[in-house]
Amino acid sequence: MCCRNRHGKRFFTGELYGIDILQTIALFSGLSADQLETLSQIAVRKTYHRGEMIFHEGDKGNGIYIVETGRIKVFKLSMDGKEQILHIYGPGHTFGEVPVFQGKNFPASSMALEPAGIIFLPRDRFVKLLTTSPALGMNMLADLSRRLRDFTVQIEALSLKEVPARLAAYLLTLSREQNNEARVSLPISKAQLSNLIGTTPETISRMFKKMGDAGLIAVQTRTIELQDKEGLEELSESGRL
Amino acid sequence: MCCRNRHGKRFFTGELYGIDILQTIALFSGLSADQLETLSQIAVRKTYHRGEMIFHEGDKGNGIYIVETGRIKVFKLSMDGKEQILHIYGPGHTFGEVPVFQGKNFPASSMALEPAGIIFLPRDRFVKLLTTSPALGMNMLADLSRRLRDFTVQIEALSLKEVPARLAAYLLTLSREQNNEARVSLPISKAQLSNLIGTTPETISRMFKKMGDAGLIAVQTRTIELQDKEGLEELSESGRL
DNA sequence: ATAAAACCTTGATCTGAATCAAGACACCGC
DNA sequence: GCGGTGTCTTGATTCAGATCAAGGTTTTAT
Repeated sequence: MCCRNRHGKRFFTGELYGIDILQTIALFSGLSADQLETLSQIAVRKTYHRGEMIFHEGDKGNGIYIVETGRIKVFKLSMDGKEQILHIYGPGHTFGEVPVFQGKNFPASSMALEPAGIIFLPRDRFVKLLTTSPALGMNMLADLSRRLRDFTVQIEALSLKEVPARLAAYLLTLSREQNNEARVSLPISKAQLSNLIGTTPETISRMFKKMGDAGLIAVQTRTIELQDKEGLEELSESGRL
Repeated sequence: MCCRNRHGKRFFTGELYGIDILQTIALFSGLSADQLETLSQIAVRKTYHRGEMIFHEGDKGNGIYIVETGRIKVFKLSMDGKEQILHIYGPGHTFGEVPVFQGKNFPASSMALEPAGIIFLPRDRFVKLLTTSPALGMNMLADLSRRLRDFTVQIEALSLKEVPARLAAYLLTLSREQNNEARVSLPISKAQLSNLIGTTPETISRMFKKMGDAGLIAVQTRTIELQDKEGLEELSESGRL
């Protein structure tokens, strides 16, 4: 299968991949040209269509994944089919490292939320490079630490905050990610959003309505106007709606 | 302040610390005698009494902490004083690394649950050692990865399982930690336990009763006999009580 | 462009667990 | 042993949010 990526460069699905993308990724900042070259030689590209599984909880993990295009989710499923999303990642983010460093298998599953291009770095050769590059090691430690921090926030939200507070916090985070615009566009469906903040689509719908009635936001399908950031801030700090 | 530790060696609170303890810690396995010596030169010991804070959420983190004796909890508090415990650590465990690798400050607070001896490794010198020792780096990555895994389990429990399932899972984990004995002793109070699994003391009390009535366990104050591990296993997999 | 599939809203009802309020128990120093 | 302090239990009540059900809207793939 032969195609061209958005830079017009030719590539082959599942084959070697150029360094032009790799050097834009935070994890690889500070690496020498040599090291980037080495990485490019071990990188493999894969494409996924919307809804396709990237890996399953319990699978053996054989390398790290990097999102080049599209969005993916990392999630857990309960016995009875309920889903909790742990992360949603877009271009430049890495995922799937836990089994690389800890052995064992994936603690969660991963699926493409839209057509996605993923770069894969096989474990053994990545680890070898890691042991020869303190900068890469420190970047990796920083990356895992950021995720630990994110998880503490998520646990706090699930355990100590109510749904309106979690939703308000999510909207404010979105705004921060989108240049602090008062108008934000939801990057995921409301159904996915409900799985991310640990509730149901019905509840999300009702809360949006209530927040609209309270003058905090105005919802237009997938675009939400944050009319009262102050109020949202207060609500996110465990206020009541 | 001068005293003797349990090995009879003399030490000074807040001063240099011997390598005999350090080499028993998983994080430092595979290190050379030289490197252990370096570590011992930067290690500082501190003692805490029951209930004393080790650090507060939002504080600047300037190094990593290792439990030598006693137990500590890492936790978050909500606006209205409710607590969610993120980890409980005992001898040999490390904590407080997130700010070391990510900059910024502690995402959670830490308190001694009993009189505790803690070894502290200041950030700058620890990081310097890290960049010269691939083994230490890999150990650290493995450690953070294990914690990411633990967090995925905790999030799954909070979001996807009900209180009886979480409690059953906790009891089975305890049993595994205590040689798979059918009789386990609670290492923490029931009030702390309720904060760990994300509920209240009242609910814990009721669930213990229900599980007793169902013939799954028998509770004697702080000792619990797991009478039906099969049944507990099933209950922990999201069964209903 | 169109049909099918996913997604979203709204209302009615149900339920697990929190909260509030007292007592009972257990462990501590004296 | 004894009183006191902190921890645990038990019951009554309340509530946030899940679930069930059904109709309407948007998105996606072809």
